[in-house]
Amino acid sequence: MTLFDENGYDATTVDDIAARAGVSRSTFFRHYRSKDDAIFPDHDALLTRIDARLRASTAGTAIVAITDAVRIVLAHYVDDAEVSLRRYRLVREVPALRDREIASVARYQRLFREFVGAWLGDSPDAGLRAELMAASVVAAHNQVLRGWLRAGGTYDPSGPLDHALGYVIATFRQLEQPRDSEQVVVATFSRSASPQAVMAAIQQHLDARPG
Amino acid sequence: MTLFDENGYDATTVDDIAARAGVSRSTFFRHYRSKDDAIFPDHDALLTRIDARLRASTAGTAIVAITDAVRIVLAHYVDDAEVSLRRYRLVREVPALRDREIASVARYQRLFREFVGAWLGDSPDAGLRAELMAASVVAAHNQVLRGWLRAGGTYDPSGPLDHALGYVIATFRQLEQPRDSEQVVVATFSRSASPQAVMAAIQQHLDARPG
DNA sequence: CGTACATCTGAAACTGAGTCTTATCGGTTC
DNA sequence: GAACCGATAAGACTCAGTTTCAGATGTACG
Repeated sequence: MTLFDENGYDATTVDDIAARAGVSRSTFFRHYRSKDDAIFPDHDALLTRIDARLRASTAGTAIVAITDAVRIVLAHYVDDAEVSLRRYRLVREVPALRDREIASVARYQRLFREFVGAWLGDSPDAGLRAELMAASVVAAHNQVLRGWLRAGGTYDPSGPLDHALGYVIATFRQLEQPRDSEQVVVATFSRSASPQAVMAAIQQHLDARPG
Repeated sequence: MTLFDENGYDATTVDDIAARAGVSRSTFFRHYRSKDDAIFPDHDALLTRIDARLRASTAGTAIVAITDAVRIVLAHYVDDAEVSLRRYRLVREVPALRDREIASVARYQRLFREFVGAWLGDSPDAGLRAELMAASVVAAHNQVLRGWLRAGGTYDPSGPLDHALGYVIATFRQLEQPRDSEQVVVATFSRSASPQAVMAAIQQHLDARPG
């Protein structure tokens, strides 16, 4: 990282890195698959954790699992704020790294898509909905993460994340359920009923609605 | 493409390609920025077209612009079905190309995000909503395109695309408007009013709602 | 017709990432 | 002490991508 900051990413060779680390080039490549891999060393492990978290859930707890999984990813960045910020500044500058990061994000999205797809089963449009939900969940995470990184990691992004995820979940939940406008409620009351009694009756009816 | 099919992507060197094309290595690199670029030669041009289409729109016609733009992209694949299918089979096999494609898609998503962001202005959650809409639009396109490619390009994907985009638009439109349950309509009628008159009055009220 | 200029092309050297092969060192087991 | 195993090192090798120089082709102008 220090070398990259000093000389730029492209101008820093693997030999330079190895020399600074006091090891040989061979050893560098035994530890990291590639030059970029040294910058994103733990994506694989995190991906495995996310996969495990999702697999540990059943259809009934799908939303909790998704929320949890996204929280895990964000926490992973926040827990290492210093590294995350440094990497963010670097990735923003170097197109090759940006592409690499995007490819990583796509792998998370794929996990979510497969999970949601299995969750939705063979309901109509399941494929489309799985794709959309996965994309939305990942996009929500990225939006919150980017905001936090741009601000220099100066606040706790848990609130914004929950807000964003709530937004996503509301979006899809809403779509799954018929709009209230498609329901018709007809109520009749005695003319002599008190306003309180009318309100109580209406409230009771609303509370009894499914969903 | 033929060489890639015969020997695999990695095993085919740029020298091989140049030799087969009857040009020198230099000439190859003058035409294509890189080896992958020979497989995705017109992404840049398409990206420019999409950008132009979006810029040509105003806030009032944003949804039409987005729909149009996505249709342009899909049409670009469908018009060259043979090439698209061949490339699809190749990209599916070679991780490096998959990553490259994902990075390209991210560029479209970025265009949409900026456009939607400008469209939404500084309304609350504009950043989040722009991110989500862009991700959803791109995801919808990809889902339709992948289905078409997997089926060997044997049908016209316009219908599925419109369906998917309709789903996306409905999702967000719904979210933009307050749910009917949050509106309270209190109506009083003369006891002597006919059912028809009551219905007409209600209908008139519903029609007058904003949105 | 000849000259100046721009564009396209080719040849070849060069850098650097990533692979692979071989050798050495340190520690462990029997 | 011998056999073995993991980590490291050294160095050759392939190939993508860059750069530099040189030749070829076409074009405008005097």
